[in-house]
Amino acid sequence: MNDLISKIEVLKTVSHPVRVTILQELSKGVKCVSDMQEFLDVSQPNISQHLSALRHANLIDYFIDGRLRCYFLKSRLVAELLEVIEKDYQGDLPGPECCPVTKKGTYSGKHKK
Amino acid sequence: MNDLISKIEVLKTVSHPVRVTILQELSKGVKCVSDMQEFLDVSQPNISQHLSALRHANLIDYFIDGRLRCYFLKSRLVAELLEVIEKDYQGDLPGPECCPVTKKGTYSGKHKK
DNA sequence: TGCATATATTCTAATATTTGAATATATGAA
DNA sequence: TTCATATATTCAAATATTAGAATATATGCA
Repeated sequence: MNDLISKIEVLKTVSHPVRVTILQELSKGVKCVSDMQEFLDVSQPNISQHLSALRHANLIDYFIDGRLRCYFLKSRLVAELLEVIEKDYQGDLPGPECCPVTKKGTYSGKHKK
Repeated sequence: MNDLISKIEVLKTVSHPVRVTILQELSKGVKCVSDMQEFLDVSQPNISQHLSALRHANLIDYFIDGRLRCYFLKSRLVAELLEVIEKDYQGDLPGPECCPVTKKGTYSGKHKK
């Protein structure tokens, strides 16, 4: 599960507002589904579908406490992704030295005729 | 562009094998499209479509050198995402102390009756 | 046992993404 | 100018994702 393709699958699974929110909350601690209904503004079946996607992607797991399903975060990669998207970013990367952005310049790579 | 929704859009745009590969190469330096044809196993128009998506998402930009379009990486968020997916990850996060994984246990959150 | 609570599953319609095919544009060189 | 090279755009078909509706399951409690 350390190959690039698997990691891109993880990215893809994470890339949804509801799922990011779930994962963010789980990164703070165990939550059961009815807790999630409090901070998510979508239907219970829909939450369940997203949880199912996250489970199948092996990003979360749960234990059972009576009729509660207590979910928690499992993936280290996801934990790091969350940290990255929670930071804030000022401005763009510096452009290449050779030339100004979206203007003419001289290509610094080698190129066949 | 620092709100969560915009960042999730970035995640989504990045989450494609061809686009990740393009971005990884650009993170190493400027590349023109015909350079990309060497490491990508897809058609030229398809590369162009992915570049267009990355441009519209404001993740890359380019300068023009004669008939070459020289692309470079622009987004700090993407640069950090790439670092995260390039690392490798051993094992899962430790489960919650209260109870074993996918087994019964007692929920540590508060829950209404 | 029967009921209410907590959660999951299945199906479907709407929508979005992806790719290939065809074609267009722009530039440098002959 | 004309041609070849480098790259982009448009369209359509195939496929995937998403959300809602309806329904199912499992558990604790009366």
